Amino acid sequence: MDCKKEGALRRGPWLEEEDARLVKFVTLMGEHRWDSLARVSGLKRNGKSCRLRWINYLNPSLKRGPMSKEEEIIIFQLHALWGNKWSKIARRLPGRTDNEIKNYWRTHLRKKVEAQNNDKIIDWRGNKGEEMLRKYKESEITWTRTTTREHGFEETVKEDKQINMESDKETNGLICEREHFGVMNSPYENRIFDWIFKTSIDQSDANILEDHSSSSSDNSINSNDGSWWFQETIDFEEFPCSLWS
DNA sequence: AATGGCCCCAACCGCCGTTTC
DNA sequence: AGAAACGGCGGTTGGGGCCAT
Repeated sequence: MDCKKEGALRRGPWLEEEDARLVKFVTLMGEHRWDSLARVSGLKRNGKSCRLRWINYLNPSLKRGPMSKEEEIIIFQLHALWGNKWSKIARRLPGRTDNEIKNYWRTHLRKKVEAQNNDKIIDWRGNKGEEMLRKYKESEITWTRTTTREHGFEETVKEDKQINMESDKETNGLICEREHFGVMNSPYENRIFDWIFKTSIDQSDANILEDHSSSSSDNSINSNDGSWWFQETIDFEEFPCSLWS
């Protein structure tokens, strides 16, 4: 691609000088037009690489250090709801990037989920593992109870999770159940389900779970259950999670 | 001390949607 | 309206560090 034309483009780990130069030019030019920024700055990197370096490493708003228990819980639960929607999950966690969350999930949480499921991935297609679901539900409720009020969603979380857990088997259909087992969707499946979701629901605050049901005609989850989890806010800064303040 | 295996994470890749011209 | 450029996303990889043997 660009590399062919600009054979001197660097790859691999960033040097300190490159970081310093990138920070300088992002400060000057802002966080957009990455290709031109890369060109103007004289960095031998493509725009994408610059953007990624900034977003995942240099951005001063990034939080450093290990994930807190609370963050872990949030990731765990949001992943159970949304699957591998890392950027979406990242928007709920200030100072954390999608890449970081993705890595964290792969190296930490996934193991926990699998361990919880008796060290085996459940074949959701075979629709087995009733007892696994029950176990997961139990542990899920425990998790929600540890969520602190500090985040401002303790009560709703607890209620919603219970409501959803009770109803997911019959209302949520395969995708939710699979995700609760920690089983990934393929990108194609995700897109198809996203599409179905978008076309079947015209309000952004619709409940995410009900659309996955093939028989969701009238057994949808109560719309006034206050399930903020399922409401993808347009602007995440509006999200009343105090982690962002 | 050497080394092989595993873990972690930064960086890259390919695809797709959006914006710009 | 359509092509090109840009930006964002999720998946994957490579290499450094750690640890057990």
